[in-house]
Amino acid sequence: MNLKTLAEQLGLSQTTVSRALNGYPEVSEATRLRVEQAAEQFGYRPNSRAKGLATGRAMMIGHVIPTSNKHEMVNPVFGDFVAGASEAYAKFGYDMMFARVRDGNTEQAYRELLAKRAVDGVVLQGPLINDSRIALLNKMGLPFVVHGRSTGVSAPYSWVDVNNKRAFQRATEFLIDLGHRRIALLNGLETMDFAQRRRDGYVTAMEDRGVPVDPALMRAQEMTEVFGHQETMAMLAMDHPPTAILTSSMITAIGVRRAIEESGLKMGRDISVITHDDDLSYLKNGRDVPIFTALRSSVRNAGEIAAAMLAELIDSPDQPPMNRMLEAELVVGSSTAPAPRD
Amino acid sequence: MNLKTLAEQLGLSQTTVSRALNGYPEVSEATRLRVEQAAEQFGYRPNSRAKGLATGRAMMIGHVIPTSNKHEMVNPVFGDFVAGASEAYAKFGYDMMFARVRDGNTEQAYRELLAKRAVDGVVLQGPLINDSRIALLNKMGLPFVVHGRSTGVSAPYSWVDVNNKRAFQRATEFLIDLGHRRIALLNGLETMDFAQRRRDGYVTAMEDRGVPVDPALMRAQEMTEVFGHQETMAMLAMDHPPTAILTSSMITAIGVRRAIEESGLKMGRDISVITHDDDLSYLKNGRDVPIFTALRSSVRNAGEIAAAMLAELIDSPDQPPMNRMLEAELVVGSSTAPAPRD
DNA sequence: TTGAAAGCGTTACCAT
DNA sequence: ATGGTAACGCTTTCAA
Repeated sequence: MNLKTLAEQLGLSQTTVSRALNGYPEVSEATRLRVEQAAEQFGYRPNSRAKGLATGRAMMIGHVIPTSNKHEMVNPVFGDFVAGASEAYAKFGYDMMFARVRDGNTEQAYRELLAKRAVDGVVLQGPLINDSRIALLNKMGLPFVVHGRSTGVSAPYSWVDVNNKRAFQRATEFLIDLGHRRIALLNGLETMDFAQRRRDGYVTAMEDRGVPVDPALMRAQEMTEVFGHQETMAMLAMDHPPTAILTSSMITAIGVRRAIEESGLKMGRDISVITHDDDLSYLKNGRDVPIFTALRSSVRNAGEIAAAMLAELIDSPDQPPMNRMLEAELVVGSSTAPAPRD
Repeated sequence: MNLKTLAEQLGLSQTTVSRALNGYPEVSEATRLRVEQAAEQFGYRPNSRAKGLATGRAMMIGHVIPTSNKHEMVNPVFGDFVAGASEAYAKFGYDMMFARVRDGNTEQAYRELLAKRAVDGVVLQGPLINDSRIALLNKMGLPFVVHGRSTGVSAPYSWVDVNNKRAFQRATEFLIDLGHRRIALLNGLETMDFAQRRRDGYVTAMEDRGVPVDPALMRAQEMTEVFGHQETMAMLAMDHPPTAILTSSMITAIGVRRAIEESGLKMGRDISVITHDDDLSYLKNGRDVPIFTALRSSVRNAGEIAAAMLAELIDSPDQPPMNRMLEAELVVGSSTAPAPRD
């Protein structure tokens, strides 16, 4: 069913039917009602490609997802961000498309999206330190919102971010206050902006409290299970192994925990683990909880906010950039993060 | 830059330029080269909406993702499936769009996708037992591939699935052979087809080996951390707690492990845990490994295969349905899955 | 309040 | 081997 046949059915012109369906004021209430009912009855939906061609709007948002060529896996929180975003898109009538990029040349991906007129705007995922894509998107005039920020970029841009520095600073302080001094940091790749901020929070806490920072306890890689497992094994074999491990991703944490099990150590007695990226809201019921922070749910939230921002930016492109910082929730307790044994 | 201005630049007609760019044979090599170079130079890409309108092909695949209204989180393996699929789509020139559906009325989502002519085909995610969407899609004539299968649907359809029954059967047998008799199953929602198959594998193994099946040890819910934590706590409080837990999702397993830690039990001594959905390939290096099976990586693989199937189905719609079963890899060892202590 | 017709950027048919 | 033109399904301008 297309507009033409629908109009014929109704004995009206395409123009009138189109106007009725798109809420133009100059059509009589009677015909509007008649048209709407007929459209409903025939299950008419405007052809999105034709509509896009006529209006110059794709009603589509692009998400470009860089995946490393080494590890093909996708960060699980990605799904949560998308879930949040799609919620907001639905509200504004947008659809959502994805372009995955193998080895990281995402610039080209944005260029093509724009050249093909496939999208009205994009979300920039996984910003690096001093990310050149931001300047590129600004130059192209393609509306965008960054999920995260990019240290070193001076031009203004819209972003939604979680306060990574603060979350890691607080977690580190928490461990130090319990008496830990040898605290390991298993961080994400430090070319990623979020990883840099997390490291920053960790280092700041250590220095503030006068605890020496040992480079041997700071390791950064893609956040896989393998990484968590391997580095934990290596650190446990050191002369002075860490008494606590602060890890950047729930996936890495799985590897960490496996390594601890394998080594015959007991979690919470021999060693403490704090995991970021994890939803522990269910552990908050008044009793001591294992720990910790920052939450898949807040990522979902970020997705929703980013999408809403983008919708606004598309409607009025000359608006100044919008920013929004979300605080990670820190859930603390002592059952698996006790003081070190001696 | 559009076709018209590109043609003007070249002093050729739109027709010729279009033909040159789309690999039609009736254009001379000389002009083809000239056209291609100019297109490259000007960064010309055909407007995807115009092209779609003219060809009747959207060059777009739809993925409809049902998320529960209770837990807004998205299953992490979803990202892996998508990563695999996008790889294949790229090869065939398709883009990929998403429609998330809140409370599970995905039928309407498919209807709209087709009515809007937004997609050339869809991937059906998360099939239920006797899933009505399969009949619907067949009736609509929209090409589709199911990720998973649907017990009770008799009409033929294309699918890619992991052998869930076999994976859980083997894992259960493995535990039984170690001497376990009280083995808990933390399953996904049993309206989901995959959960039914996993349960089936578990029960089959128990019955084959003559081990009584205790309904109190079989629990099924959405695969959250909360679920894993809560049910593990409950079962550990039983008069005869399980000596091993078989769990359906790596997320659930996190909750399980937390509950075990909280209870002061030692993993691998007091209790054993086997996790599905987990990538443990890194643990296979000849030594005893914690365990187990089935792999985010095989989900990624499934995505790639499903996408390729779909591309073929779209090209020749009268083809008979294609099916593909993937075997989950079972990685076994004894370090955290020893015999029960007495 | 309604309708005719041009236009969006392609492809594909029919000529030449 | 190349070009003119209709057609894809919609919105929007202009007229009535």
